[in-house]
Amino acid sequence: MNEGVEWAMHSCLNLAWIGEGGDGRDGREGGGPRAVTAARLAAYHELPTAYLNKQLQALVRAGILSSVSGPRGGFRLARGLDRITLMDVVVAIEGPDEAFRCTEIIGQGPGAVTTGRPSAECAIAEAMGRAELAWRRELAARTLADVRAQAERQAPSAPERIRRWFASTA
Amino acid sequence: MNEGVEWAMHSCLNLAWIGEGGDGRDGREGGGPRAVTAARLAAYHELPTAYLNKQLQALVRAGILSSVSGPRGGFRLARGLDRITLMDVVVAIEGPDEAFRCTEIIGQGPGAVTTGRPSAECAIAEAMGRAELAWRRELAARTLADVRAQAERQAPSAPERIRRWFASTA
DNA sequence: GAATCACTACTCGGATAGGGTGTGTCCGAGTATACATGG
DNA sequence: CCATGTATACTCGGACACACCCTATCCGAGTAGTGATTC
Repeated sequence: MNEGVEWAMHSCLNLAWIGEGGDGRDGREGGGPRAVTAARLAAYHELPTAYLNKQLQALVRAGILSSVSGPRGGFRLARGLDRITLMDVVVAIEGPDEAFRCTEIIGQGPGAVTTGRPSAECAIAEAMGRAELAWRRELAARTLADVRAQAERQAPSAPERIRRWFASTA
Repeated sequence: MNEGVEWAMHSCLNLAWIGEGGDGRDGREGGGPRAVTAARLAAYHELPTAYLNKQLQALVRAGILSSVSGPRGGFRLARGLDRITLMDVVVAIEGPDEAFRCTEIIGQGPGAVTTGRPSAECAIAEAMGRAELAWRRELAARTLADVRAQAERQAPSAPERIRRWFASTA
């Protein structure tokens, strides 16, 4: 799996924590002055700046983030964390294609069955699809808000620490 | 996902159907004379022979198939389909690594937390791992015997047709 | 003093190279068969 | 006729190229701020 998924999720969480900072804005839409640049988000985890920028662009295309160019520009959450599922992020980065793609080999070669809709007869694709559906359901059921709550439960000091770091070195 | 997974599963099912053929052997261990070559398994679905051979080797290493070299050689099921889960095949081909690997970026950079076991604190990795676990559970719960039963339910004529084809053109 | 305008600096956005993992192919190691040979 | 040894053909097994996608990077488009200029 593309590791940009992990970066994107961390960045979204960081954006949420930063957005709750001093000015009272919550980091969501509405012209809040605190748009965070890709460079700072990358610096926090020592990631390649330009590449993270590319991933964030994908999130913008998916409507998860909103971006603004120019000075004072950067990225902002387009909606609350409770409206962003892990599935949304994965689809935004990895694309909508499912991992197991049935190449319909059952419909090729001497053993071909020409009676329409061959995919419906492929029990293998059906079983693999069922497993992947379970994976997708699990991801779609969990929002970034849930993950954030879990993270704060495990490390209550993290939000304040992150806010501090992003506030300093302005 | 590696598409060799699909090939491997189809080949296993074909081996099982062929094994139940005329001589009364069930295709499992025990010196049954009907070992099927990679070339014939590949020809049935018009797949590249050498590459399918490579995948079948992986199944042998995983103990799913048993191989025999030389004339009259080929591949045979090492155990019954009811003892082969979809997870076994996936692991044999794809390897045991999980798709989402946590690169521990939370432990890098200025925001690093040096209090031991950082992975335990990564709520993202925990959530992704939970989803992947659901996927693995689903695959581990379904055996190739289940898939075969489903396939025969959808296309009752398939086993006989496959047996015929592999018996002919000897 | 206030408004206007050009300039500058900064950020995203998409287009452009490099590396690693699948994808596909090839030739050698090993063996059961068939045959020639000798008893 | 039967046993033995040898040659042979066939199959798996691992080593060798090719291609595609992920990774990483760079430069251009667009914009908010800044300062000078003018009324």
